[in-house]
Amino acid sequence: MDIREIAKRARVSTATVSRAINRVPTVNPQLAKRVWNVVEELGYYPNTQARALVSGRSRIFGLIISEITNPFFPEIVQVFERIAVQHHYEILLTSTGNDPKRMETAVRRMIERRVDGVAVMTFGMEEVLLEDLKLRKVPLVFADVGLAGPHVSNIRIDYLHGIRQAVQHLAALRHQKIAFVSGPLRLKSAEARKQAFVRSMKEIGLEVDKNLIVEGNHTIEGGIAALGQLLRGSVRPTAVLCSNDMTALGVMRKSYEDGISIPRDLSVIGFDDIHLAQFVLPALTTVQMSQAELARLAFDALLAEVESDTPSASGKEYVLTTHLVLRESTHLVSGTAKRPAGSTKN
Amino acid sequence: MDIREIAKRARVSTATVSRAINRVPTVNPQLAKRVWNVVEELGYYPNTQARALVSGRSRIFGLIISEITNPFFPEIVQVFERIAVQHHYEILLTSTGNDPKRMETAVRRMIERRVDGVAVMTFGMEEVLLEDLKLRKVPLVFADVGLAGPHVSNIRIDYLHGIRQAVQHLAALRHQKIAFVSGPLRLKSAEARKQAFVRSMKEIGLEVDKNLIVEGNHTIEGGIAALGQLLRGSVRPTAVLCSNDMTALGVMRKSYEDGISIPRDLSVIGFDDIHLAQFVLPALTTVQMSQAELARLAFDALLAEVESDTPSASGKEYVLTTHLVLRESTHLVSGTAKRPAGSTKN
DNA sequence: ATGAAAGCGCTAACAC
DNA sequence: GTGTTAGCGCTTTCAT
Repeated sequence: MDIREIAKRARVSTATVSRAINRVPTVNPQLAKRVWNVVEELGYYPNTQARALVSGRSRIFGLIISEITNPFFPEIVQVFERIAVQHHYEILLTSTGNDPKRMETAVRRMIERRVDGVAVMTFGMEEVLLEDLKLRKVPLVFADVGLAGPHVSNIRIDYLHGIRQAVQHLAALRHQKIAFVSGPLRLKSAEARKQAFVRSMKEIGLEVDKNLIVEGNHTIEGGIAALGQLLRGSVRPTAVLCSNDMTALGVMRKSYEDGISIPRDLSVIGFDDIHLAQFVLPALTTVQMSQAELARLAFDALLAEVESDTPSASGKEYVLTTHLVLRESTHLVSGTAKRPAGSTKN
Repeated sequence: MDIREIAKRARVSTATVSRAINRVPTVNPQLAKRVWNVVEELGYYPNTQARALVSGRSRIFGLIISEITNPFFPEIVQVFERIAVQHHYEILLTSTGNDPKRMETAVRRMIERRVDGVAVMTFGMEEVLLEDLKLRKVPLVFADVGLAGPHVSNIRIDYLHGIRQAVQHLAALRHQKIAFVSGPLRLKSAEARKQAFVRSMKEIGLEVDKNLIVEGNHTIEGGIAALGQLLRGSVRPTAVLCSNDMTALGVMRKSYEDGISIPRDLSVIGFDDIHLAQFVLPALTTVQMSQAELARLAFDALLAEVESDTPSASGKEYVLTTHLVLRESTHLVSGTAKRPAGSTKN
């Protein structure tokens, strides 16, 4: 069943069918009606591939994320998809696991399917691999990486704002031995969060102890390992700030295993504010970076670029800010004084 | 840059380019080499839409899931995607939130994009809405719903096996007041899990108290509400079996808020075994339903259907079994005896 | 083994 | 306002 079939049955030309379906205003309402009747009756749906072929627009946006099993990302995917569908776009999703190989594959897939734009939500992974896309002038939007340029927009994330709030919150609770568990430092975003931490500490005259900064990998397992490392160190932190919520969950888990009570013995702050954060035990105090807003900004940036007439419009720069949300996982450091000596395993 | 461009530069016809690219064995290696050189040099990627148009195959599989923000599903998506890419397929993902409206939209999108098959991982939601797909003879694979038929395969899930293990485990721990928090009962799978619970209880002569069966909605919030309802009831359960892990997390959260200690005061068992389950506090004992295996079965079923030559092959029936994995969230019921009266808020 | 050409389903000139 | 037709980029007969 194709457009010719519809044309025949509605006793009009294929051009008229096309116009009717695309709601071209000049078409006679009578005919349009006739066309739509046949369309409904036969359950006809235009072939998107044919449309794409002739129009040169696939109405597909690529969405590259780090890791779909990190709950931060599904929330992005969800709102990105919702908005995309509203605009009659589909999304080509790919989760790279921060693996350059898979990133390359992803780029190839995007090009083969002729996506109209790509949102790169990997927070700083190997933009070099995206050269191919740039070459083909595919509109791009990055979270948190590099500058905007021709066809490429950038969502700058204000890490400092939220992280400064977190550090000051901890300081207000009289913490001084504050540890930081970073993400994989080859990610620009992980490095940026760490810098924001260091700066926030120095601003208020708190010592930044190198031994209290350890590298995680944005997974629960990484958080567990990181706290293990911290606990083996000579100086024992009273608070831990984490580069993302999954890391914080790992820290919480490891504390539990070692009989360290949160927040009494150790304050923990996460980063991202995944939905789950409010339900863990204790509820996680964390720095929010709105997934919904991020997704919306990314989609809007792409759409703006696609619909812009001025061909060489250089992409825009957007800003997403972060802020602390207080819950149950932090506590006055003096609380440790109440802990009977030897109540933990080390 | 298109196939003609390649043909010109390699001094062959477009047909030869097409053959070379598709590795048709009869083509002269010399020419093939020449073609590939040009292809590499120019970074040429065939246009998938054009291919799809002429071949009648889009190499896209639809994947319909309930809720991408439920961690159970990202794990399915991840392996489904991985396998799909290996087979040069893309995936059209849609998360319906169990909303019939969005299910309808999803079906329309799938048809418009001419997907080669659809995996329906919604566990029992409104198959009626998929009639349109069936009509068009699009291969379908369901988890846990209905029978296999022409072009439709089914992955039957053996809920009873795992749930029986869970109930017997609880019984062995001397629990008798065992509550069950179901999923939304309009989902066939939720109903099936509940039935498996009831049957498992009866099998071993345990009383099934209607007041101890409450309906949740497979979310954390639902779990919180469900335990609230249970706690308000006249008979107090010593163990709760949940229809999925998110519900169990809600039950754990609510227990925490009300000062009920898990597992000492209340044993909790989940269902699904999401990755997170092993890391929550305490680690969740749960019934595993392998996401990886489910995704693989679904993909294989679709692929088998697509590649089958016999046009009216009636789909196959697959089975996925479930089993209990023991962790930290259950305890001997006698533990409650040690709980000082009034140590909880009610 | 290779090439010429038809045609997949649709849109957009262009002609009327 | 509507119809005729070329052509989007590719695959695949059908000749040679």
